[in-house]
Amino acid sequence: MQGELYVYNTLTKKKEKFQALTPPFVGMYVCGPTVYNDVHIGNCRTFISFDIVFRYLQHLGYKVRYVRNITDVGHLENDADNGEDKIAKKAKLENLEPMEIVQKYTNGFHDVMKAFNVLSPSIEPTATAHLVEQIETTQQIIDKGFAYVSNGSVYFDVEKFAKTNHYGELSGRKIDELISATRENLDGQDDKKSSLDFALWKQASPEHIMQWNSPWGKGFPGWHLECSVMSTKYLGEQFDIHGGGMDLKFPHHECEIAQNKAANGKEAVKYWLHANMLTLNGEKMSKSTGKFFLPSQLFTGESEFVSKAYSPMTVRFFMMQCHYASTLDFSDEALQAAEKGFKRILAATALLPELKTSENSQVDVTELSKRCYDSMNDDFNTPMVVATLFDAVKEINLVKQGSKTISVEHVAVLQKLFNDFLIDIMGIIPEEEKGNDVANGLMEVILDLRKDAKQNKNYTMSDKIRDELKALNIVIKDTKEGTEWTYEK
RNA sequence: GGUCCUGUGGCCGAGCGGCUAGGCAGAGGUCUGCAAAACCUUCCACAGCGGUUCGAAUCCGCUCGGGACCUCCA
Repeated sequence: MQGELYVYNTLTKKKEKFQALTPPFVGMYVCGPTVYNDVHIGNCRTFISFDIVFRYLQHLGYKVRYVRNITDVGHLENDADNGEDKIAKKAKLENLEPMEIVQKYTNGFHDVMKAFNVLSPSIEPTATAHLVEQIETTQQIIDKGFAYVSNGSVYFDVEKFAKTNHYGELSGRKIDELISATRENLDGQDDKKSSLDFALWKQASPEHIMQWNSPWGKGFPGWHLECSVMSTKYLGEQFDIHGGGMDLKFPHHECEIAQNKAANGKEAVKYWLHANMLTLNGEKMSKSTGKFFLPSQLFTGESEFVSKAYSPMTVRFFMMQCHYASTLDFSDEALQAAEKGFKRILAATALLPELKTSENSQVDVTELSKRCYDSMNDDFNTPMVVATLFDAVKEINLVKQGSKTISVEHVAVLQKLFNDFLIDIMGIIPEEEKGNDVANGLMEVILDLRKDAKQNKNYTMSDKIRDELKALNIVIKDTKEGTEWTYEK
């Protein structure tokens, strides 16, 4: 039933059959956030995408060690020698200790992840907790001859590395073109032999507040290094999956590949997976351009981009309707459409336990299950899973209105289908919006009064009750079985 | 400028050689006191021009849009 999983490997640009290096174990590393300010919805998309990968691999029975780092040092504003560390800069700005910044935004990140029902990774290492390892790896790369010390900093020698290795393989870049393209702008990079070179270790100026001792003097690690070091430490020199946002392909992931290869001579990663960008009016959401918005703005509806509040699960469902490797455009209209569809799915699943069953079943539940697995196996194609779930919704409704029959066994299969794919794999928890006991009791009284009014053909009264409840966001539906009510925000 | 991705109906978004994607919106209908919901039916597509093929949204070429990366970004 489950079939074979195929994943699109951005290194080979092909869909490949997924074969774990050492089954049933899978090692997966995903580049986490730099915690110098709030994560935006675009950031969230990447982590939700890899949450699906994590969940599905586990569903298939793999024992996954999922490492997702927190970058808390070394991420510079730009590549120049005087480039400021993002966290140090923010610390100055907010007048806080750098580690306070780190803590503050790490907490915020975790809160958002929790709201989106993103599972915690197995290990969430930070760069500052792995300085010793980063210094060791830097030394290792120097010893292998692929890095050089210059004025208290250590740089990776890209051109030398490229003579014996394929630098640019992941991002499709050619070393000669890179050299000629960047030769002109060498401003402020005097310590480097080539502008292509990147820092493994950076000398800290005296006023720099984040600095540590090293064999090369006081400094701090380069951004790319932490991922190489921590993935190696927790997943070994070779592991199965490395993920991250598309925008990290170059230079970050390219540098990671080079570092790993230089340090231990091995290709570390078997499958590279890249999640695509979330766009806003067709353009990439980005912290640096200010074109983004925050999850909290979405949940409260306080943004010029949205007309109302959307729940975290609605947003997650919205993202499931698009493949992770395609860009997804964010708009109020699209969110509204997703919200309506999502409610329809929830309404149908709620009907499931109370469906009238028969001996014969006219619902092809095997086909529905198969389609869900086939879709997930085809590079985690959640939009196709969602489409299949909507087909299941249609079947449920047909049974409900008596146009089709279903057996007890098949109801159980459908129940499992929604549990597996909607809840476990896509991570969407049905949001119960049931009132408390008092509210339920009150509603019972009110609906009873309305029922009396209707029986007496006092429609003025029954409509008044309905209209006034509507004004309180309570929606009433008269069905054959009686009157239902829901509270809608 | 270089490298790469992309252009699907009113909107979002799958499909990637032949078979209805799906959701939302629109129209008609069934049901209903009326609504709502649900279901049924229906409308609206593959940027343009060539080529390959028995057959192309799907492959190839060109043209025209849009975007990403080449500085920091998930």
